[in-house]
Amino acid sequence: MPSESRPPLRRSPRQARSKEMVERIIAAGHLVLVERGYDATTTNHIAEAAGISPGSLYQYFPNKAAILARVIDRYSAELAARMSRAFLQSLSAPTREGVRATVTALLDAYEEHPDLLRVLVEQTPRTQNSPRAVFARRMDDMTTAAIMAQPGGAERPADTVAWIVVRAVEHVTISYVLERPRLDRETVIDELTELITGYLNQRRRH
Amino acid sequence: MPSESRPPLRRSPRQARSKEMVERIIAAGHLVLVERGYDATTTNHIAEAAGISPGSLYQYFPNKAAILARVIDRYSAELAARMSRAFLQSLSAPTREGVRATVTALLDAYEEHPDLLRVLVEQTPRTQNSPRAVFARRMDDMTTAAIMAQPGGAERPADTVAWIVVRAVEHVTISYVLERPRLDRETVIDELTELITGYLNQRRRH
Amino acid sequence: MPSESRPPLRRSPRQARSKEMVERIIAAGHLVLVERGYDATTTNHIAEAAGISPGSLYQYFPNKAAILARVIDRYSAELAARMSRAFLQSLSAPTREGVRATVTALLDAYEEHPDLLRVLVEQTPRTQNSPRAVFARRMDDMTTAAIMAQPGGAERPADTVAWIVVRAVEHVTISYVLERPRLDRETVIDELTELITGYLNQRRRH
Amino acid sequence: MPSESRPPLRRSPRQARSKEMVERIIAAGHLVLVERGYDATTTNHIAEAAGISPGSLYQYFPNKAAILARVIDRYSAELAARMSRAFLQSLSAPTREGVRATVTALLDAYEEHPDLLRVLVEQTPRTQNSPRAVFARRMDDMTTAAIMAQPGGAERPADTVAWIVVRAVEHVTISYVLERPRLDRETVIDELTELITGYLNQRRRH
DNA sequence: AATGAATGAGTGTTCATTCAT
DNA sequence: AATGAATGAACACTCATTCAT
Repeated sequence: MPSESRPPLRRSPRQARSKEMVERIIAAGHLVLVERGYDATTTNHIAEAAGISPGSLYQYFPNKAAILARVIDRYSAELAARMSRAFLQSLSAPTREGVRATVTALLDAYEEHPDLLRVLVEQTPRTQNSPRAVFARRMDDMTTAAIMAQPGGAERPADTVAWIVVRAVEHVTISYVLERPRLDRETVIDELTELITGYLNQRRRH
Repeated sequence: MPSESRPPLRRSPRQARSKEMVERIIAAGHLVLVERGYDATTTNHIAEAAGISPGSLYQYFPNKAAILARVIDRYSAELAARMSRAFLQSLSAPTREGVRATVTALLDAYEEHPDLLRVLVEQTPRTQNSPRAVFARRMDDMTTAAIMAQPGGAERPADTVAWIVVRAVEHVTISYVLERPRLDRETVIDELTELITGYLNQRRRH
Repeated sequence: MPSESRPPLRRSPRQARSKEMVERIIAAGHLVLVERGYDATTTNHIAEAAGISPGSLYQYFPNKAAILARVIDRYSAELAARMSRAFLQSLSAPTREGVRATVTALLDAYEEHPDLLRVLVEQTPRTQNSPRAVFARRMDDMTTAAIMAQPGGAERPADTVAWIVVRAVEHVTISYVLERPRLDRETVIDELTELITGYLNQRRRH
Repeated sequence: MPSESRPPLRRSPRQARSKEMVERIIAAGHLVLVERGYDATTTNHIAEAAGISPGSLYQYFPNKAAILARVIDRYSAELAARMSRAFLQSLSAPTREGVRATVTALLDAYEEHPDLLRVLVEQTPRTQNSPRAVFARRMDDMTTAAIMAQPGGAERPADTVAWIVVRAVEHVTISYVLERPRLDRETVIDELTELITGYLNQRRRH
């Protein structure tokens, strides 16, 4: 411990410390959440995993739900960021390749943290503004944009088509990651690509 | 039913009473589950909703989990039965009409109890033998059979195709019921029919 | 079932039936008490073991404690009766042989139902009028009489001597039955006989 | 004690507080145990008697049984310590005086907490390693040693003699404390001394 | 007399949250 | 800011007893 107490140099270090603490708590929450599940996760467990006292938790979060919400939110945000990049990259590719790339990106993203995905899918209520709903809506938007960017994409109500496509792909990929069926990863990607392109082409033919 | 021994005669009303009681508890469990969610549901709440004492619950069920499991199981069983009938009826129709009828049946089934569907989807862990997983597997089987019954259906690995189709349709319909998007019911059915038939036809073309 | 309902011939059969029921309940109580211990014994267990309904228990006993009290009482009474006979028989014998015979009789009596003895000793409060205290007092009386019947027995306060002797012998024999130490039965009897006769003789010498 | 590190300094008061709390809970447990008996003692009663909340109990003890076990264990340990000292002191005295001193010490010890003694004797099962059985075995050992220390003490199997003596004296003294018979304390001590010395002398004469 | 379903107060225990230090 | 002991309402579940049948 150097010179005793340097008077308020700037708030920066304090804020940095605070941010660091929040990070630590979220990381601990992630850990415990994944190991014990939503309900079995207690604030004491989180505090212990974070190496702080239960009381300190409440300096940074108003209650237990807020901690776990942040864990989930952060995960959702990461998923969204990844998918945002993926869409951007695939936008220039022809339909089939673009679809394939996007589906692959989603599968990759989900496979990063299957355990958190499970908690997100199975143990968090999906209200209007739940992270999962928000993520889905962002996917809707990006998919709508991608459809409209394709030649002939605007013929049909792109938002409806996107809504269908997003939910179909979301659940097939999630099921693949969580159910671990006896299917090749490649096969799943192939089939999903078929499913989507078949749908999009057929629509265009109408 | 012969008349020989009184015990059966005696037990009959008793069994009826008992069955009635079990029904009442399941109904109360359903009610509370839907109103408060899985974790906030307490045995005392269920007892109160059933108009009985907490102790009586334990005459019919070994513990809280068993009560809620019965509520969920019964709901899943009903869904499965409905879908079983729907598949049977649509088997004779041409592909597009069959798909449409089945999708409609699934939507109908889900719309019967959206609140229970929400609990089932959002609050029950989806393990290997969870009701939801079991239901999905039954859908897989029925869909596989339906695909193979179509002319040219056996060309491709029907179980893989079925696995994809079931999860895609399952989630789109569930999302429609739970998210209540601004979409016509008819539109959703139309689009889903397109999605599936497009997929099936494209596959056959390969 | 013969002639329908013979009007009150006499109360005898009814009383006999009632007594039989009481017996059955006591026997069931004994069984359960010994198998599960005092606290783990429930009225439902007793009723089941007796082959009757829990409600019927209350036709014959006011509450659970009364049932178990009767089980214990009956056992104590049996012990007392055995010891009464033993004392009578040994009264004519010379001191050493009389003591030995009585000690042996007590050991025999305790070894008849070691499980009930354990419950009696370890799980029933020993109040002023508990069966165990009552039994001890009867033993006091019989021992006092035996001492006074011996030549020179009246020299000392026989009741005090009896009080000491009874408690010493009671506990050594009970400990032998319940603790099962690595000691010959014969050795225990020999030593107890020594203990008592040594005491009685020494007293007389004073 | 140097000043180098604060943790020990800090922890000291914490540990003291914790120890104090444990003491308070044990004291409360003692109180309630003695007033209500083992089974009627509830954790809530103990908490109330200790002036703390039920939850706090579990910061210091894993469950109810552990609390009461500590009450009993502590009492047994105290008894054992007292008797250990008594034996040591009486070892040098001639037999009669030694016996008398030891018997007196035991009576003193039991009379310190007659109410706890009652619970220990009447409401705790006496299994192989119950506090009471452990105490008895320690008394066996000390008595065996005392016998062998006397001239001519090794002539007979000292452990058998000790086993008999310990149980005889244990129960006579306990009965005196719990039954409160109309006997002088001095008389009981005199008679017990007679009983034991008579036995020991007679043995030696064989 | 007999039943056994129903009762409900009471149990041991947990854990999100608070607050004196 | 940080602590962690303390809180206490709430939980799932039990069982001696009652009473409508």
